[in-house]
Amino acid sequence: MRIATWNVNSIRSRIDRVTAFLERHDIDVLAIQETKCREDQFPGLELSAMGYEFAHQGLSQWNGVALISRVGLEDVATQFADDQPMFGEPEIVEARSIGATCGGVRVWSFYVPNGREIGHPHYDYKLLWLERLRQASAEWLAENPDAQIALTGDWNVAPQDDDVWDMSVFEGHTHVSKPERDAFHAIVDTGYADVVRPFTPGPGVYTYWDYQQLAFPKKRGLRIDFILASPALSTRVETAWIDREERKGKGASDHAPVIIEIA
DNA sequence: ATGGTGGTCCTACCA
Repeated sequence: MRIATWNVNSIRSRIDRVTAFLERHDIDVLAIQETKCREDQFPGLELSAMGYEFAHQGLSQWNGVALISRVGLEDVATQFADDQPMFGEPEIVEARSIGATCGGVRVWSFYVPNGREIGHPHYDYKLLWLERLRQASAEWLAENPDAQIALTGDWNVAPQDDDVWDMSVFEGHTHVSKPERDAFHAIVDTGYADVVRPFTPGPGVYTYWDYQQLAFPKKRGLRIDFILASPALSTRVETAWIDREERKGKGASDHAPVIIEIA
């Protein structure tokens, strides 16, 4: 079974690339982020025609997450916890998480808040969001240590210096600060392993390249998209890769898909 | 190649 995660940066402008990606890599479950549309705008017909079910959480033109599966899609949840942090005016639980059981694996699609600037309210929101996610994901494992769980998505954190094209450029910026990295590693320490990194060692291996300043051809990227797997799921991972080709050409998302193959 | 972002919606905001 193949599970992938991809920040598509608008599903409506990228639906043809999404369907081509599903075919090209023979994907069973795809978690997407930044759909940037409401429920009624989601282009589901193309997916249904290919034999995929989908569940989408989209409240406005911002954020938005979805799961696309051809191996079942059960027990859909649009929050990882009852006390999921809120943001905005008025405050709402934004469309940043959706989970479902697909082919026996509990798959989550997360779009972690960006943080904007260190000290910005959005930065505090980001840290709180990751801490709540750590609590929730720890509880899932406490309930069932053998649970098959995949925490996937755009984490908006580059956990290691190797995950950044030039650390000096990111001094004092979000994505690399110690509190953000600590929050990410706290989830790993709970028992969820980065199952992609062993198959895609750095340095110079990224999942995101800014649209500006020719970042992609200049190899100026970040590794911020991850698949974290529970212990029982980790042992099933046979290989993993980043589809860097998907970042090429006209009409690409600024993120590349990340894929795992499990036994 | 001597340039230089792209998505939302239409005016800034977000990344």
